[in-house]
Amino acid sequence: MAKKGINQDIIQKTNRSLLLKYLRREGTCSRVHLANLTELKQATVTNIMKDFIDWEIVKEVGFLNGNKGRRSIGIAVNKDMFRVIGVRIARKYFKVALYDLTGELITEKRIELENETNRNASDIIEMVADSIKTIIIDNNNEKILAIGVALPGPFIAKKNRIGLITGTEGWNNVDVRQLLLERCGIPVFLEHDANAGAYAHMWGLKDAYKDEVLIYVAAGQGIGAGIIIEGEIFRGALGTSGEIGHMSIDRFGEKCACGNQGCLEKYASSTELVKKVNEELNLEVAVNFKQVKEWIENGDELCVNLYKESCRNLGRGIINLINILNPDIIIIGDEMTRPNPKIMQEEVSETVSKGILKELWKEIDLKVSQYNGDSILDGAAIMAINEVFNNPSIFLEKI
Amino acid sequence: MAKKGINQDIIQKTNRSLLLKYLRREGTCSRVHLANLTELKQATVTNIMKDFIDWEIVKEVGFLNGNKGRRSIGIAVNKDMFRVIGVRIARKYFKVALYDLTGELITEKRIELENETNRNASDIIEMVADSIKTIIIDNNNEKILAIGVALPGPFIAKKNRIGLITGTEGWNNVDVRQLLLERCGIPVFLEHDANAGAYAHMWGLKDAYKDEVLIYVAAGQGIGAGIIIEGEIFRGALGTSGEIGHMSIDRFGEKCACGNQGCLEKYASSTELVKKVNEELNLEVAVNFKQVKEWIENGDELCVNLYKESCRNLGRGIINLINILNPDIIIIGDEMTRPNPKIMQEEVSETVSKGILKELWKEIDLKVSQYNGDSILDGAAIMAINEVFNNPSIFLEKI
DNA sequence: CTTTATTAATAAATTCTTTTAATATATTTA
DNA sequence: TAAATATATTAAAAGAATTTATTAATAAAG
Repeated sequence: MAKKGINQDIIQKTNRSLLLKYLRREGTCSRVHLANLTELKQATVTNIMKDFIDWEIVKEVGFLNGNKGRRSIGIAVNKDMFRVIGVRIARKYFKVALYDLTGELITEKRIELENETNRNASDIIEMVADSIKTIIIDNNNEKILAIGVALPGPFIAKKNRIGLITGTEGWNNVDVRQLLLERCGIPVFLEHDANAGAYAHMWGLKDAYKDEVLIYVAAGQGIGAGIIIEGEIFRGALGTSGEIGHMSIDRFGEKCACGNQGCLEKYASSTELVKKVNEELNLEVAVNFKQVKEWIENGDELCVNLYKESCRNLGRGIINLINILNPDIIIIGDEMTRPNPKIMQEEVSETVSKGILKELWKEIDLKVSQYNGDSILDGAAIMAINEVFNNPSIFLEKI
Repeated sequence: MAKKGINQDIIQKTNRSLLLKYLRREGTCSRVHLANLTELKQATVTNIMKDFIDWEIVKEVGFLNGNKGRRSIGIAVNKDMFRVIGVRIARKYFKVALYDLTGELITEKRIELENETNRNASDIIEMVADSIKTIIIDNNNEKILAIGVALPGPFIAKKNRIGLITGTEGWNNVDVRQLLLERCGIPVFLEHDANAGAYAHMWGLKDAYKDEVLIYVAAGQGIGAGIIIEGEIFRGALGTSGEIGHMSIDRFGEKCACGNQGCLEKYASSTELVKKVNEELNLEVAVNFKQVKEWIENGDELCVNLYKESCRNLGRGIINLINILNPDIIIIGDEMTRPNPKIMQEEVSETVSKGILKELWKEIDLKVSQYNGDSILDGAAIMAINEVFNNPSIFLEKI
């Protein structure tokens, strides 16, 4: 979008968003504490919290024990007053889940799409909408403020129209937001899946928000990255940033459908790992990732070696990311970390530490995700919550 | 830096910076015109311009012809009221130049460092300071508001302390800003050279500032990139973003001093091009880039072919940049574009167009710089001007 | 030549922020 | 109990953009 003059709305939006992040992470704390964390003045915190309390999304919860002086009044997100829905649409399944306002998962449903190959995008969206309605009814028609949806990419995100441009057929230029909005009548927010994962990880960090650049690398069937700069998702010109799966690490490498050759996906995705295992074994019936994962877990030499190689290749991609973006934190997640996170951590660290300047390696925080749950699904919901706290109009009508 | 709450200062700083960018680009225009360009209200423009005019950095310049209605009052940057100094420190020379407040070059001096290999950083800074003093005296002691300095990288920029960490010896952890400030007594602003180049190019664009992401690729003896996001330089965690020269495009490629292998610099820098030419010719006395450039200009087949290969390799690096950052604009500049910009444009475009998704290629603006002058030197000065417009305290003391 | 519509710039009042400073409140400690 | 300390709130202030109204200048229409 055009870079235009800015006004006061942006101040408050930023400060509200920041206060929410801290308040949720702290669980229960005092206003003064929030003021210290955000470097806002106490009065500012009081003002914003007064709004939040009016809107019933924050509440006071008794007193906190202090050492000296007046006791603090504990405040916390009023997590059970409203709900949000998180949706993750993947290539072979989708999930719909209910969350409280702190981003805590309440209930989750997963629907397989393996046998639905003849369905087009709007059919699937219909299924998603039905699941949403069901989950709402099953939970006593609780008040839902928003729906956050995570989608696989790459996609063009301009003008709120999301068109998947590779992978699944029939998703080109589909206006997912509009279709879901029509069917559910609740505000819908879309996000690229890796971005959602990155956002969830940022929330989960112990001392988050102090970092300028966080990258979440989703290494699964494909490889994508979510890039967060100063607490905000970085999307690039068309919303396709973070397509690191199609970054080349080998100029003489294998051709890829994207036109490039030597794409990282060809060397570090689970799809390719499984392919290589099958090539080596040459069995009658090809094995799948689940099987390969088991073999790696059991220490099968061939599989472990191929896995290690994939990890090292991923490391080579991460070296490039570091040189270009100089992030504070890189978190590796998704399918490829699951067979053996320890090996992944070791191989990637080994590769990266050798491939970048010592001064950079000393400062960077590179780790395999230890996220408990589905960060992409959670991230979709969390982004919706963030929108809610910033756009009171969304739910003011509902009160 | 920590992500903290924000306040009104940021609003005005942003709006001032934006108005400056547009006003300088328009040359002379009306307040209404600026209001339209920035989407600020007329009254806001009037207010900010009133300040600028008070501080004598903007002036009214008669009337403009309109079609109907009241004539506009022309306003323009009061370019000759003050001056700024731009400095570019390169590995084998440095330049010091005087600029007016629109960023127009007035006079420039270049000092070679080829025979100064025994000098350390502070000696060189001493030389720079002397040149600055001389240029000021030679120009009737005009009022200098600030000094902008562009330096080669990579460097750690935290805490204003710039330490060059590769290349030239003796530059580790040198506080260039402080040293220059002590010697000149004028505010000093530092920037990585590729970032300065990017900034100058942004200023030079005809319809600039509407783009979210601009990347300037400085392909010279080394290869660096300046990344601009929403009109601001993106520096990353430590200030080393844009080190694309050490992005690997060949996982089996040649070892590099940085620890990585297959670094882009080994395939697309002028240093390597010259090396390859020398390897092929195996002459008694090795040729330098100037000679190679001449041969390319004259269409020597060997040199042209090697040059084309370098361009294609650069294209492969740019493909990676696009996949990761999804920029609106990429501008290629510096030494490597000079032998034959047309070939560079063709080879890079050819390579990139084949290596990214059609949907992305359609939207991206990829071009060889046609910048007239030294964008890195200019950029250093321009950034200083930007600081001046945002920090009136800098020069208010001088009035 | 006068009127009208149009455009530009400014001024005053308004609104919406955060911040400052003062005040009230509550708790510990001496 | 008094003093010190810490938290929270309130009212006023400060600073920003915006809205509304006003003044001014010009071209076009009649």
